[in-house]
Parts: sequence; structure tokens; C-alpha cells
Amino acid sequence: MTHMARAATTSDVFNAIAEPRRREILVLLRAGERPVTELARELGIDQPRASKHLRVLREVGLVRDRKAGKRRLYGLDARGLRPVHEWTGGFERFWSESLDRLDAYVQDLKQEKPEE
Amino acid sequence: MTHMARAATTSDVFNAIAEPRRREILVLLRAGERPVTELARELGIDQPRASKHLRVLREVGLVRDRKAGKRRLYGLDARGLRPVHEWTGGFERFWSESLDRLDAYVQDLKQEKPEE
DNA sequence: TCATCATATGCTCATATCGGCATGCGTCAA
DNA sequence: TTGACGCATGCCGATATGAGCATATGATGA
Repeated sequence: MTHMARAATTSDVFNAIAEPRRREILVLLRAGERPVTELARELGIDQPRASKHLRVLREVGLVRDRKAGKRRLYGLDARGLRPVHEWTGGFERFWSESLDRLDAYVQDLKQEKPEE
Repeated sequence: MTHMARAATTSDVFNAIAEPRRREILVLLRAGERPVTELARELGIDQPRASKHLRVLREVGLVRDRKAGKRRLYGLDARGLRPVHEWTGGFERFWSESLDRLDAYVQDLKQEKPEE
């Protein structure tokens, strides 16, 4: 406990979607529920890997699963993505409203003028 | 090289913002440029840590820096957040348009698996 | 009960990080 | 030139993962 090292990630949506495969899974699930095997096939990865990614997604609440006979269907529950969308949205004015401001910024850089 | 292990993360925006501190830094920078020392103080962390996080943010292009005399001012360049905002936006209909659909879904769950 | 299909887990290896510290480097002012 | 100041890095320790494989668990139907 002396060294805290990493910050325990897999229980937070931001980290869950930091994994490319997991983002792919979420995208695939927009088309509807699917069993692990099919997802694995569509992603081109083996079943254990797919299951593990799904587990992470389930733990953060981005997917839900339900048994369907011998299989287990995974479905999307995108509500957890809303906070991410809103957080990034908080920066919208910085990328839309100010292309000119960015230009000005670049000008400042060139002039090397101190300010604050 | 037989084992690929992890997928090289810190060169992608999704991973950059998966770190809480880094998100805090971006938020702070919305108020304007700041030198590392000040950011560190505002975050309550030491300077080296702040510098490292800023480095990651710089590498993915979310912040820019410019020398200002003895100091180095870091500024926000949120353009890189736009893709994240748009990606999550692609799931918007799944969290807004269908609260009722979700309810129905939950009902199904309860009926098939009445416990746990 | 048993064979089989569908999934979830357990383990090991190789890495990517993050936190802490100590230290190197560059800039400015006296 | 020298010393203080502001930052960036290097290194080490601890740990979270992800890939790969092998195997345990569950559920189904004969």
C-alpha cells in the first residue's frame, strides 16, 4: 500500500471505452443483441477475449446480458455514455466557435509575446 | 515479441482522457493558459506528475505549450475531443429516445430471470 | 446421466502506466 | 558567470491489463 501505482481503471466508463475492441463491440450492439460467439466472429477475435471485454463493459454498465436458452445475449445500455458525451460537450465552444481564436493563438506563438 | 500484451495506449485521445487528473487539467485549462507549477498546485499534485500528464496530453494534441520567459504556458486545444463527442453522440438515441424501450427490456429480464 | 455446445475463468507472460524521488537542463537576473 | 527558479526526465517499484491457451461451468437435449 506504500505505492499506489495505477489508478484502478475498469470500473469507470472512460476507461472502458478507451479500449478499441470495446468500442467496436458497443457499435456492433447498436444493431441489436448478440451472443458472445457471434460478436467474437464479427470482431475477428477469439471467444475468451470477447467475453472478457464484455465483462468489463458489463461491470461499468454499458451492456446488459440475458440468458436465451443455451446462449447469453448481450445488449447495449448506452446510458453510461451520456456523461462522456456531456463532458466532451463542455469543450465544444473551444473547437467550433474559435477557429479564429486558434489562429490568433498561433500568431501569439510566433510573436513569442508573454501574457496571461 | 511473442506476446503482444497491452495495446499501446498513450497516443490516442480516448486513453488520454481516461485519466481523471488529465480530465481535470483540461477543465482547468478552459479558464486559460497556465504554467505547470500552477496547474500542479491547483490539482494538489507535485510538479513532476503534472508535467507527465501534460506530456501525454500534448502528445495526443489536446494541449499546446509555448515558452513565456522562464516559464512554459500550457493551453487547451480541444479539437481532439470532438471525435470523442461525436462517437458518443452516435449512441444518443439509445439513451434518450428509448427510456420506454429500456423499461420494456428490463421487464423482460425480470420475467425470464425472476431473481438474483 | 452423458455428450455437446456456449460461455466464463484461471494462469502466465510481456507491457504499459502511474506515483515518488532525485536530478538534469535551460532561462533569467544580479 | 553564477545561483535560483521552473520544468522535463530518468529510474524504480507496484500493479493493472490484454493476449493466449487451457479448462471449469452451465444449460440442453437425447
